[in-house]
Amino acid sequence: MMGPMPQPPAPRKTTGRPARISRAEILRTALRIVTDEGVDRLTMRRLASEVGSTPMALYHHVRDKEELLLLLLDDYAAQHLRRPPAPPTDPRERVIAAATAIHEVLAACPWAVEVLTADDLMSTSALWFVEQIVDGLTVCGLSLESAVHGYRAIWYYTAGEIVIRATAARRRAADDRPTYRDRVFADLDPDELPRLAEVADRWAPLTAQDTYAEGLTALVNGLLTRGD
Amino acid sequence: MMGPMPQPPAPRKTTGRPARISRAEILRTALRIVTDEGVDRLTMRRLASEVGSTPMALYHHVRDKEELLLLLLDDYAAQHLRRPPAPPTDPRERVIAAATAIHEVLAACPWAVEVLTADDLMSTSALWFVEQIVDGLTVCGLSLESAVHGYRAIWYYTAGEIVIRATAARRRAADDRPTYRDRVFADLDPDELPRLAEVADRWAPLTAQDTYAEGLTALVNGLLTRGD
DNA sequence: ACCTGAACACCGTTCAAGT
DNA sequence: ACCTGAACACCGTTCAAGT
Repeated sequence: MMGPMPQPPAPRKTTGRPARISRAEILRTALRIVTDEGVDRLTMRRLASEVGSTPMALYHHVRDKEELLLLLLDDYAAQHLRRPPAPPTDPRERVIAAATAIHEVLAACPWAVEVLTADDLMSTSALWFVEQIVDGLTVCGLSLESAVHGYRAIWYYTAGEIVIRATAARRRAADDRPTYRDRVFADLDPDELPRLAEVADRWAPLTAQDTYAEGLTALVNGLLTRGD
Repeated sequence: MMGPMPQPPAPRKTTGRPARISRAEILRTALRIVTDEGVDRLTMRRLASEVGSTPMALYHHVRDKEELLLLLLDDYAAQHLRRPPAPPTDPRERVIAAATAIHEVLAACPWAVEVLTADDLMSTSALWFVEQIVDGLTVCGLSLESAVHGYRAIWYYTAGEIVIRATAARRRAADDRPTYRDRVFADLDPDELPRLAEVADRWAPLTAQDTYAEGLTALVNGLLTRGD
C-alpha cells in the first residue's frame, strides 16, 4: 500500500510572502483532473495552469509528482475509508469485511493504480483495516507472523485484482481493436489445450465477471486451514 | 497476462529495399537495455541509436512502444517458460506447479511489470500453463466456470505479488530515505492498533520474506474446498 | 519497402531572479 | 517565503521526402 502524509501540511509561518495557492487547493484540483480525465492527463504543467499558477509554484508545496500522487491517494482514502460503526464479531468475517472495504474504495479510483504499486503500506486511514485483518487472522488461531503473511497475501490478491482490472478497462477504452486475447482464443488447438478450447467462447464474459469476493473467501478460508 | 505476437514477423517480401534492421535485432537490443538498466531507460530514441538507426525506423517494425514491450515479454516468455517433461499427476499439485512456473519466470523480469498489467492474457507460451491450472482445478471437482474464476484469482494473486515486490524493490534502489511505512510504524498507538504495534519492529523483515508459495497453497486449498 | 530529417506537441525539473 | 520566466534535457509520434 502507500504512505501517510509525507509531511504534515507544512507549519505555515506568519513571516514572508502570503501563499497564493495551498496544498489543499492543489490536491483538490489534481483530484478533479484525475477523476474527470484519468491519471495520464495529470501533468505538473496542466495542474499549474488549472490552479492559475506556474509549474514551479507547485514544487513549493510538494516535493515532486510522485509525492503529489501519494498525497492524492492519502487524501482520497482519508475521506472514503470510513470505519463501520460495528465491525463483525466473527473474526473471519472481520477479515473479509476489512479487505472488502479497502477493495471497494480502491476499485473506485483506478487512477490510484500507479500509486498502489509504489509502496507497500497504505495511508494511515487504512491502518485500522490492516489491524482488523491481522487481528482477525490471529484470533482465528494464526501466529502473529502468519497473520502478517496472511495479510500480505490478501493485499497481493486485492492489489492485483484492482491493477489488472483497471488497466484492462483503460485499454478497452483507448482501443477498439479486438484484444490479443480474442485472437489467441479464436484458434486454439483443442488437442493441445482442451480445457481452454472448451471455454474459449465463454472466456471474455467469464473473466469480465466480478469474482473478487469469491476469491477472497477462498483465500481467507485457505489461510485459516492447516495445509496438507 | 498479455498477448501473443500481435503480428507474425511480417511476411518479408523480396521486393523493395532490403531491411537494415530486423524485429529480432530490435528486440534483442531492447531486452539488453531493459535488463541492464531498467525499463525506464528504454526509449524509442535510445533504442534506435543502439541499433544504429533512427527512431522512425523502429516504427516500421513495431506499431508503437506498447507493442514493443508486449513483444519483448512474449519473446522472453517463449524462451524461459519451458514445460516440465512430466507435470505432477496429482491435479492440485499440477495447479501449484503451473502457477509457480509462471511466477518464477515473471519474477525474474521486473521490467515486465508494466506489460503484465496491460492485458489479461499471457503470451502463447504461457497458455499451456493456464491450461494446466484450469484442468487441475476441474479434475479436482470444480465446474469449468469456477475453474476459470479460480485461475483468475490465482493470476490476481501472482501478478499482485510480482508488481508490488518489483515496485518496492525499484523504490528502495532509487531512494534511500526511510520509507513512509517506517515512519508510520515508528509511532503507532498501541491502544488503537494493538496488533500492528506488537509487530511494528518485525514488520519490515516479515514482509521482506518470500511467502508466495504459502499464499498460493492457501488460495488453491481454499478454491478446492466448499466454502461455508 | 524501408529509412531519414525535421518538426510537433509535449514532459518533469533546475536555476537564477524577482517581490 | 513564495512565486516567476526561461531554460535544460528529454519524450513518443507524425509527416513529407528520399532511395
